[in-house]
Amino acid sequence: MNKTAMKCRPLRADAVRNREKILAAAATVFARRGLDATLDEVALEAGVGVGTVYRRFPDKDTLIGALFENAVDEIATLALSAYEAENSWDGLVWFLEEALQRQCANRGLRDIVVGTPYARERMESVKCRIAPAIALLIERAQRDGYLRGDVVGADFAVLEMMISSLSCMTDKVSPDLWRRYLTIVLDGLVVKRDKPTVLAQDLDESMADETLRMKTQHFLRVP
Amino acid sequence: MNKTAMKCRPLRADAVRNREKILAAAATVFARRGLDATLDEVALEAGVGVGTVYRRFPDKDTLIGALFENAVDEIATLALSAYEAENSWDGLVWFLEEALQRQCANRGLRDIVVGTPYARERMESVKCRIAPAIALLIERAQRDGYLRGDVVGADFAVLEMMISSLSCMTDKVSPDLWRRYLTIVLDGLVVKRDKPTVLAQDLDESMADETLRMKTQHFLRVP
DNA sequence: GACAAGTGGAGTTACCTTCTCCGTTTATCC
DNA sequence: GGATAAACGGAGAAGGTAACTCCACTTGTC
Repeated sequence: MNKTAMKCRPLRADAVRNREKILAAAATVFARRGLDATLDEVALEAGVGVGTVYRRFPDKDTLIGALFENAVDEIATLALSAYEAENSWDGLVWFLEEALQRQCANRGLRDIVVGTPYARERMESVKCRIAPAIALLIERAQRDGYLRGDVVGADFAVLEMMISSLSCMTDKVSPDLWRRYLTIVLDGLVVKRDKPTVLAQDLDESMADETLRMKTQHFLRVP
Repeated sequence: MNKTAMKCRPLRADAVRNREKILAAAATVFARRGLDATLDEVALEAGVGVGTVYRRFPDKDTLIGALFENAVDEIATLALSAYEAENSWDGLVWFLEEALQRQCANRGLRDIVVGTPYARERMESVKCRIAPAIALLIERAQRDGYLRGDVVGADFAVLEMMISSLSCMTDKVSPDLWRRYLTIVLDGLVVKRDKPTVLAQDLDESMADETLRMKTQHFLRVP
């Protein structure tokens, strides 16, 4: 009697296309400008009217939810994957780098993780899943003698916020600058070291002394 | 003929009192809430009407200027004083701690240093004075073998922004938490060390493991 | 006690964001 | 190819915030 189309007929073909355009545009706009971005901006980017956006997604919150459901989960998963690494320090570094990379490249994601108005409860559940995973990473790295003994799980969350909010200030000018300060922080966390701290994507060239001097000074507009 | 009262007669006594009240209130309000605070809030704190605030200071910008002229200079001066320290590393640490303490305790000052809308040009001149002073500090600390060789002046400005923006997130819950992350950063910057990095005001007790765990977790609202 | 100086705070202006409404366009089905 | 309901666009309503003004009233001063 009732097919799978319980809720009346399916979307018209053009409506489906527009829905995709809206999601893609929203991803772009929120990544670039954070959750403050207007749905008018999303509509513009998508090349549709605001009305169309609001017909597909009843409000801004729903759209944000649809977009970031996965991205946030993904970060929680990273912490678990990091535990697979043979070397516990490498696992920790890898986790921080991966998590930060996502947050620094996506201001909307950062807003959620840091807890801007729109987010809050959205993070609660993730925190609960992520916290134990990080605790494991820390415990192992401390047992292996890599990580300072006085570090606790919440420190990592704080350090992540710290670096991603830094990146918010610098990313217009130099989107990779945060990596430099992550290495400095890591050097402050490590006890013994087999080899110097090097990020997977540490671009020796672009992080070279002279380039950095230019980038940072450009950022600060120091003459 | 014309006395010193070139610009007509002096302020009435009650007006002078109110001017002082306004300045004091503005200092309190901007320190607590940053430069976003309304002049209505300032008026409320001062116990006067908004109209009174606007008669004394033609616009918000002028009031901010009157308040922060000195505070910003002071930070520039700190860098010079730090050069007086016998030990070059201690000088650097002292400078960072003092500068950050001011920024973290005063959100308005931070807004100016970090470059929120209202500030911008206000900082330009200070940067020019502060940059050479920091360069001297760095050069000496590197010559003495304390400071990593790849660090440049702008790094300090970036690290300062990084930590003070962290403190913006945490200061409601735990106004001293930033100190912990400053020590971590310092440990990431140091090469050799005569003694462990300890801040002048490092409160052993309040920064103890258990207290930190509570503070940080409370900040993050992790169950 | 006259009166300019000073005051308070409701109100004006300007702007911004979220979301709605409706006249017009377009896909779909016969 | 024409009828029809779905979808569209975007002006603008609704609701908010912040900077600043204006004027009837109060107060210090000479």
